Amino acid sequence: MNNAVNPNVTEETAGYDPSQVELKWQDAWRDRDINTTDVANAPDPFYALMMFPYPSAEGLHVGNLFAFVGNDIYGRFQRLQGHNVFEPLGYDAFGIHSENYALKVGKHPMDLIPQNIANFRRQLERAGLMVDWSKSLSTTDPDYYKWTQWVFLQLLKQGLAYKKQAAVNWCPSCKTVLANEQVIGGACERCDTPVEQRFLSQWFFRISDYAQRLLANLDTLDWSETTKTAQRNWIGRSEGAEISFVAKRNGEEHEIRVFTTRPDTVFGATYLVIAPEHPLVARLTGALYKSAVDQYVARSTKQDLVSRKTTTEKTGVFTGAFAINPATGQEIPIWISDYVLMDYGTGAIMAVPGHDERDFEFAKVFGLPIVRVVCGEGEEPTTPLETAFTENERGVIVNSGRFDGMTVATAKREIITMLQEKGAGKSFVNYRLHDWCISRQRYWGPPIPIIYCDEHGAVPVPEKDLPVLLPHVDDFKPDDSGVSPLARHEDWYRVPCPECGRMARRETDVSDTFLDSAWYFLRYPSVGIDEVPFDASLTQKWLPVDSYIGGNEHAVLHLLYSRFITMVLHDMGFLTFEEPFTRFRAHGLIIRNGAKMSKSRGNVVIPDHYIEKWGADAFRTYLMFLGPFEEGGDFRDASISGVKRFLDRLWASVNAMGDGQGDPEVIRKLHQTIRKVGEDIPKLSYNTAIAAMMEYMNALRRGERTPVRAEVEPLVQLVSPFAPHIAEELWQKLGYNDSVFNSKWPQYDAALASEEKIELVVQVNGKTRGKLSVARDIEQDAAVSAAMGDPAIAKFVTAEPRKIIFVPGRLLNIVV
RNA sequence: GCGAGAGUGGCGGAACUGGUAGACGCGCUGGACUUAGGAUCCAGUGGAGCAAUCCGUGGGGGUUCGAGUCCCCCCUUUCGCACCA
Repeated sequence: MNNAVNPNVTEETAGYDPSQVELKWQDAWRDRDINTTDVANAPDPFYALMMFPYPSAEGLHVGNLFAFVGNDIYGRFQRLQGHNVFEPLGYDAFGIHSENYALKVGKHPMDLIPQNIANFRRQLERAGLMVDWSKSLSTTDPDYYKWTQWVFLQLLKQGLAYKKQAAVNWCPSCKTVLANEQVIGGACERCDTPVEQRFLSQWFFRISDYAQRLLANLDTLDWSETTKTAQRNWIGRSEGAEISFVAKRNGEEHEIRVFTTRPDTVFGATYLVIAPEHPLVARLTGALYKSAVDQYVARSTKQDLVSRKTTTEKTGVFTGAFAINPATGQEIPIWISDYVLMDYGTGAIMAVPGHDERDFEFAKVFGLPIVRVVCGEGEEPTTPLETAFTENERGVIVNSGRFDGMTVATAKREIITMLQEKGAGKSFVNYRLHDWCISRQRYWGPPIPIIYCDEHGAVPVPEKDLPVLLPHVDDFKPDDSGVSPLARHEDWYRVPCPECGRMARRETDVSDTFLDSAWYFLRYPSVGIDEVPFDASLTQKWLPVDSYIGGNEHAVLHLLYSRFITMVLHDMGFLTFEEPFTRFRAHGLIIRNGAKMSKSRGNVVIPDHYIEKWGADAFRTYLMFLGPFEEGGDFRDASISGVKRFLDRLWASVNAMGDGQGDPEVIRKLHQTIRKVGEDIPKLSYNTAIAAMMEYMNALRRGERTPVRAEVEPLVQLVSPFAPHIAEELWQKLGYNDSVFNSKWPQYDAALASEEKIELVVQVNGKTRGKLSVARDIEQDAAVSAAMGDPAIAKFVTAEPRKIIFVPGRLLNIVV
C-alpha cells in the first residue's frame, strides 16, 4: 500500500489512480476509526446532521448523495476548525414505499430492507463520507421502534394523543386505504380511480395545541427563509372573530358558530353556509327539503374528491332553516355547500357576497341578496356591486348602523366589541394546522402500543413490555376490510388486558413514518444504549443539532413534526431545549441536461457508474461545483472532466513540488484563496469555493514554474473537505503521518490577503473608459491626475469636470 | 387563484452593502508535443466592426454620476398550496 506510487514515473500525473487511492483510504479510515466520534468525551461537539434516506431497492439516488456530500463538506470543515464533529447516518426504512415495492416484487420487506441497507451502506462508504457508522440505526430495528412506541405513550400520558373518527382515502377499485402520498390530484396513483372518503377511528396528536408556539419560535431559528415561510403558511394563523348565529327549528335553538376574518362585514351577511359534513345538517333540515339535502350531502361527501377539488362552480342546497344575524336582527337562510370545508374553521361561514368572491358567485347562482357594507373611493352606499369588493385597505363601512364611516380596521375592533356585549361573538385566532393523524391501516410500521379491553377501553401497553414487535406475516397486503393486515392475525392481536388480564385486542394499525423520523436525531448519540431512548448527558452535550441539511420536500411536515415532538418532550422534562435544529438549510434539486430526472425518461444518474469512472473525489467535487448548493443545478456529464483535471493538476503539483520561498504573488493569491474558501464553506457556497481553488491552481501553474511546498500544502487542506481521499494521500506524501482531518485549517494573513495595488476603474459619465493600477489607498486628487495623464481616458474628458465621484479603492467617475 | 423563487454568452454558472458584467468550468477555435489521442500543455473565445468604437443581464418605463443589483408595469418559467372564510 505504501508503494502505491512508483517514484520512477516520468509523467507527473501518473500514479493517480482514483479508485486505488480511494479504496486505500477508505480502508485506512475504517482501520484507524478516524470517523468515529467519542460522543461521551468530546470537548467541543458539533452535530452535523443530514436527513436520513429511505433505503430503496434502486440504491442511492444522486440527489441523496448531493445532500450528503454537502453535509459532509460542512462537517469536515468544522472538524478542521477544531470541533469534534458527529456525522451520523441511518435509514428511514418503514413506510409505504418499502411495502409497495415488496408487494410488487413479491418479497417480504423484512428480507428486502436489510439487503437495501447493505447496498446503501456500500455506496455511502464508497462516496467517502465521514459518517460514524458505529452510531447508525434503522427505524425498522426493534431497538429503535421500541422507543418510537415509547414516544407515542408519552404523548398519550400528556393527553396529546387521542382517538377520533376521521376520513381516510379509499380507493374503490383497489379496495384499499391509501396514504396521502398515494393520492395524486384526488385519484389513486395506481389505477387513477377517484378516491373516496371512508370514516375510521384513528389516533391523532394534538399538534394544533402547539400552533402558536411552533409559529412564534420560527423567529428565533437560523433557517432558510423559504423554509420558515413554508412553515408559517402551513400553520396558517389568521386573526378574526368567531360569531354565533342562532337558528330556531321545531322549537329548538341551534347555535351555529362561524369563523371570519371580516367581522366588519357582519351587516352584509345575508345567508349562512355550512359544510355538507356539518353535524347540524340533519337537525336543521326541514322535512320538505330532506330529500334534496340528503342527495346533495351524499354526492359531495362520498363522491370523488377530484371534482370537489378541481371545480369552482358553486353548487348547494337550501336547508329550509333560518338563523338570526346578530348584527341586523334579520333572519337569513342557511344553505349547505361543498365550498365550505368541514376541516377549516368551524365548518360554517357567514356569507357576505358583497365582499367575498366565493360568496358573491354563490349568491349569483342562487339569487341571494347582495348587500354593500364597504365603500371604496368614489363609491356610494347605494352603488351596485358588479363583483365582490374585497379591497379593504381604504374601505369605509356603510349600511352598518352606528358603524358607518369607520375604517375597516376600526370596524373590526368595534363590531367585535358589540358582538361580545351581546354574547354573540369574540375575537378569535384560527389556525390551518390540523391535528396529526398517525394511524396507518398498513403493515410496514411500528404497531401502535395500545390494547383494547371491553372493561378498560384503550389501555396503553406498559413501557416495560415495549417493543410491541411487528410480527413476520406473509400476507401483508392491504385488503378491502379497511383495517390493517395485522387484524387478520388473531394469534398476534389477542392478548390479555394489562389492567385486568382478561382477553383483549391489540391496536392493529401502525404509526405514520413521520413519527419514526420525528425523533431520530435524539437517538443517534445514544445508539447502543438499551435502557433509555436518549441518554441525558449525551443529549445535553450534542443537542440541539448544530447544522441540519435536507430537502425542501420535508420543509413542512417532517420539520414541523420534529419540532412538535421535541417541544412535548421538553415540556415533560426529558429535554432542556424546545427547538431541535438550531440551523437548517435546504439543498436544491439536481436536474439532468436541463430536465427532471426520472426512471421513465431514463436519465437517472447512477452514482456507482460515475464513481467508478471518475472517482468519488471528482464526483463529489463536481456535484458541488455544478451549481449553488441551496439551489441545485444541472448535471452534465461533459463537465465532470473539469474537476477531474483540477484534481490531476493538484496531484501533479504536489509530486513536482520543490523547496524554497514561494513566489510573493502566488503566496498572496494563496492567502486570498484561504480566506475565500473559509468564507464560502459556512455559507454553503461550495461552487464558488471550488472556483476559487481552481483559480489559485491556475496562478500556481502560470509560467511553467515548479511550485514549492509552501504554495501547495495549504491547498491540500482546502481541498480536503471536497476531495478527502486525494487530500489524505497527498498529505501523506507531504510527510504527515496523521490524517489531514486531524490537522488545523490554514490561517490566512489578512495583510497579505488584501491587495496593495488595485485596479482603479475610471469612468467618464458613468461609462468605463479605462483602469489604472494604483496604490490601494490612493487619494482622489492623485487618482484624477493619474486618470488625466492617461490619453485613452483623457480624450473623453471633453469639458471641465462638473463632478467627481470617487469610491476609494474602487472607482473614479468623472462627470462632464 | 394564492404563496415562494428564477430569467445573465453556445452550455452550467460568477458578480460583496448599486461601482470593470460574464469569475470558474464545459464546449469551441488555433497552436505545441505526438505513430496516435476523447491524454497533456500554450493562446484565444458575449455580439457587431479592419479599427476607433458601439451594443449587450426576459420586455417596457423610472430613480441615480453610475442599475444584472433599487422602484413600477408586463411576459416567461420552476416549486409549493389549492374554494382556508
